[in-house]
Amino acid sequence: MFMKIEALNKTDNRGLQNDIISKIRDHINYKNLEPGDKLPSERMLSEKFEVSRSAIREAIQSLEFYGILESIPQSGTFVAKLGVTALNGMINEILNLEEPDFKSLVETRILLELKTVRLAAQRRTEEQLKHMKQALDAYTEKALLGEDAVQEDLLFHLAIAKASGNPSLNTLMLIITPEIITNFEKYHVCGDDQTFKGIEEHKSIFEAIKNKDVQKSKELMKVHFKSLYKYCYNVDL
Amino acid sequence: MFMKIEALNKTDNRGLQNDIISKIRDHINYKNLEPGDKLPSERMLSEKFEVSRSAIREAIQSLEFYGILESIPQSGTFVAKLGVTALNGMINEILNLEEPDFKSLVETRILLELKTVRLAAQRRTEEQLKHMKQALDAYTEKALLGEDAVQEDLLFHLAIAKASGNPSLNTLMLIITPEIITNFEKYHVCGDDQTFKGIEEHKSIFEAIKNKDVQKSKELMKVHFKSLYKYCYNVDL
DNA sequence: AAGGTTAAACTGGTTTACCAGATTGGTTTA
DNA sequence: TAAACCAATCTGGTAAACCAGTTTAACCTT
Repeated sequence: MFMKIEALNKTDNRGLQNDIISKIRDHINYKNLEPGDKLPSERMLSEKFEVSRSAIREAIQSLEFYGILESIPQSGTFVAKLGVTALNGMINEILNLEEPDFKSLVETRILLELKTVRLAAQRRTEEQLKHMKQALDAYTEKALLGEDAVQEDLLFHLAIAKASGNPSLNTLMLIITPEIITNFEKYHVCGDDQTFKGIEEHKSIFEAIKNKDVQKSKELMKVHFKSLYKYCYNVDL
Repeated sequence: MFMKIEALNKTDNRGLQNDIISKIRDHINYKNLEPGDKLPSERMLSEKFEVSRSAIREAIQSLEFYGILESIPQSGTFVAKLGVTALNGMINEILNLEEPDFKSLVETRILLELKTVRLAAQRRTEEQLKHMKQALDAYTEKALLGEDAVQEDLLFHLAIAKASGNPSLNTLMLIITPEIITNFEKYHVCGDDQTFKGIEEHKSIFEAIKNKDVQKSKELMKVHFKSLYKYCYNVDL
């Protein structure tokens, strides 16, 4: 499906897959396929491109993830209701996608979280509040023991994203968070001094969401990330 | 040929896949697999869960996309360097993901674009500027002819995202944009009156990025989306 | 008994064969 | 003539066999 920020970059596969994707694009252009038209069958394509049908299927799945193609069982694979221009542009962008670096991930996460926390403060239900409280308690308990609480930290933030009531934002958060976490672990970003400060910050963020104080929740999250960002890069945000 | 591209049978497939994913999660918990540990082979899992190996592979690919698993050829599938807690939390979130609705997509797009335009104004290279100009010209030309220029509109915005110099943001934009576009087409959101206003707005945004006027670029983008949002929902942003 | 060697087994990936439902075009029927 | 029907065909999906590295462990050598 995606694809895929992480799953694509198996350097082995990516070369071949990108090759197939560009060939599919070329075919669509050559045959002047219009939105909604049917692509040749997987068998035909695999013969035409002289690659295995599996490889074709994989490439199609990637393009399905971006909403460019759609496979319908026992019927065929269809190009989305995008025009040829948009389709070409999108495929080219996808083929030229750079691998996200840690800094851009953090930058994106901060952006997303400043939004999710505001939306959560506006829209959170009682049940979502309860869920956030549980995540907060789990985090606090672990942090107070002096143990590494990166995971519980993450889950608290994901609980906020969930409470934002925006499935799209929630999905994007889920996509980038694991990469952030693994990088955190890799570079040992989080220091012990951050842990205790984190407890207070998390608690205050939770309170702001509970009180539906939109502005305050955002400010607190900003502060929360400010110290983190500074710790990572030795520069102010 | 008027084929309907609707994802109906996906529900069936997704149900099975989610079922397998939760079983994998349960297995990891039951066996107390730690970060970096190896999952049973695909054959074992397919036998254990009584599903086809293809289905297992598909589920694993999904989890790979979210960075939770990693398959290594001729070796095995390994759980990411996330702790058990984070892993459980993430999988549960993934299983409970809601399908994004149009409004949440627009909300997310506005958020992302207000950021990409600011970053583009800061970081754009001359080459990226040239790329944006091309997209802008293509849009203007088509819009002036009174034709539907949704695709060219989209490509201009994607060019901005590219110029933001943030691959992560760029990827997220590519993920949500097609869905937005198809919804636009479906609901016929864009009116003709919007087109000519759009030309001026796009041009002024481009100029702001060219002049590296960060604040102005953001303000202009805000206005650009304001009218759009208002048009969509009959409410102010 | 320890270390090196090798072959059998096990792995994810790939190819091949098969399946059930959708499509299609010719035939039948009103 | 046109609508209805039906079987041959074509489709993506699925299952099973096969492949090429990797891992493992038994075996031989020292």
